[in-house]
Formats: sequence, structure tokens, C-alpha cells
Amino acid sequence: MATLGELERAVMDLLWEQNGRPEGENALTANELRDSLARRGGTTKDGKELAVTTVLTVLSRLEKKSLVQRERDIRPHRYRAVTSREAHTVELMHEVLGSARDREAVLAAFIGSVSAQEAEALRKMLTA
Amino acid sequence: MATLGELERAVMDLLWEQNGRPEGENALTANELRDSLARRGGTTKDGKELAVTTVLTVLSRLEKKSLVQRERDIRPHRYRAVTSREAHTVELMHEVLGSARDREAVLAAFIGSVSAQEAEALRKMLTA
DNA sequence: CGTGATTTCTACAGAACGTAGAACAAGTTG
DNA sequence: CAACTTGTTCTACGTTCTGTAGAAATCACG
Repeated sequence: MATLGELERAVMDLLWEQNGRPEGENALTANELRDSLARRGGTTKDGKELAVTTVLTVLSRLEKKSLVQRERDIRPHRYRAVTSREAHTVELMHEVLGSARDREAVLAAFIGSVSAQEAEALRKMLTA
Repeated sequence: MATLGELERAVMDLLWEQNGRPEGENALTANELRDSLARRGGTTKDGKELAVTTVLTVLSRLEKKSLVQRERDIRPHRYRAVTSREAHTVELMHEVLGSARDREAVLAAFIGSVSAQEAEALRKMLTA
């Protein structure tokens, strides 16, 4: 499955936060990401700041996974998330669901396992 | 995430298939599993049959992950899945959903992404 | 062309998983 | 009980994925 590592996840979170921001403002550079990560107490597991190359490596891997797209024409390359966080989550849910034989049975169990409020919200969405 | 490897998955699939079978009949031994895997063309990636120890190792790992429970008192230990395949899938879906900020947004997108039949089935479940 | 900023390559350590031999335990049989 | 047979546990190695980053190559600019 396309499950992300801790750092990859942190990077994606930052990129996803940029979603919705005006065009040209929604892409970050490796340095900006590195700084944001540091601020978030994110840093390294031991506490020191990450090296930019580390962030760049992660970004490359995320690009290979088609989760990130980068602007190569400008000099400090800028990176943006390809999809929204929600879309990505939904994709994962489908991946999971896809591994089931009886999809409806899973959906039924799933429905029965969400909170009452969420069930109600779902009902409205479906009957609307 | 508690994502399974290919072989672990294959083993779980076999164990899950035993679900619903009469008590005492729903647990398999390592050898039975090895044979079933071989029959399923499962075998090794190169084609030969798996060693029983391989299956046993995987079973141990699955036990550690609380996906499998084993009867230690009888001699050829017998293994059974702790939960149903559906329950497990639902659990995974929740894990995925848990990583979202806006759960309802995800649910909404999810609803919009399932087939019409499934949406209809969901609607019935929720309005029933 | 030299320098500083950026990116790409290469590398290594740790975890998870596939795979299995070696060693150990237990039940069976003469 | 000793020799066997069968099953289980230990230990180990190769691969892939992820975190982490230095070294080397590339760029833009004065």
C-alpha cells in the first residue's frame, strides 16, 4: 500500500496546508519546508534541525509516488501536493476496501462503526 | 499502519476463509497452511514450495500483531484469525480515516466515490 | 571565472518482511 | 530408555522502504 513514513507524512501535511492558497502561492521550496518542519518541533527524532538534502530526498520520493509535483523551471524548485488531503485519504480508503471480497459487508460494518453524528451526516449526504 | 506483507496477507486470507466453520474446525496448522499456499500457486516468488518454518515465522509475526491466535496446548499448534476479514478491513479504514483532519469532508468525498449500487446500499443501511 | 545557493548522487542505518537452516522439544516406538 | 520422527523456536540473511545526510555536480551572478 502507499503508506507514508513519518517524515513524508509531515511534509505532505505542510504541502496540503497550502491547498486553496492563491495560485503561485501554494507551492513551497525545500528550504521553506525544512524551516516549517523545524518550527513544528518536527525536527529530527533527536531534536536537531533536518538537513535540506534530507527534505529534498523525501520530496523526490514523494514525487516518484505521484503525491507531489515540482516546478523544475524556476530555480529554487517549488513543490506542491498533487491532490488534496481528503482526496488522498479517500484513495487510501478505496485501496483498503479494494482488498475485501465482500465490499458491501465491509461497508455495512463500517457504517455501524462510525459515530452517530457521522452516520447522520452520511445519511443526509446520501438522501440529498 | 498495520499493513501486511504479501505472504502474511496470503496466510490471513486462508485463515479468514475458515471463519464460520464449526468450532474446532476453524483453526489450521502450519503444515496445512503451507500446503494450501502451495496449491494456490502461492508458492514462493520463484515457484518452489515454502518451508514450513517460513510459514511458522509468519504466523508468529501475525500472532504478535494480534491478528492470529494459536492453540499452544495441542501438539501441532493450530492457528485461527482473531477477527473476521471484514472487521479487519473496517479497522484499517478507520486507521486511514483517523489520519484526516476533516473527517466529514473525507466521508463526503468517499460517498461520492463509491458506485451507485453501493451508495444505494449504504442509503438503505442508514435509513433502515 | 569564482562563489554561494541548489539539486542530484551515493550511502548508510534501522525496521519490516520473505525465507529458511540449525537447534531444541516432544511424542512414538522398539 | 534410546532412537526416531515431527513440530517449534532461534537465529540469520537478503531485500525494500524510510530517515538522514555528505559529496559532487549544477546554476545564477557579480
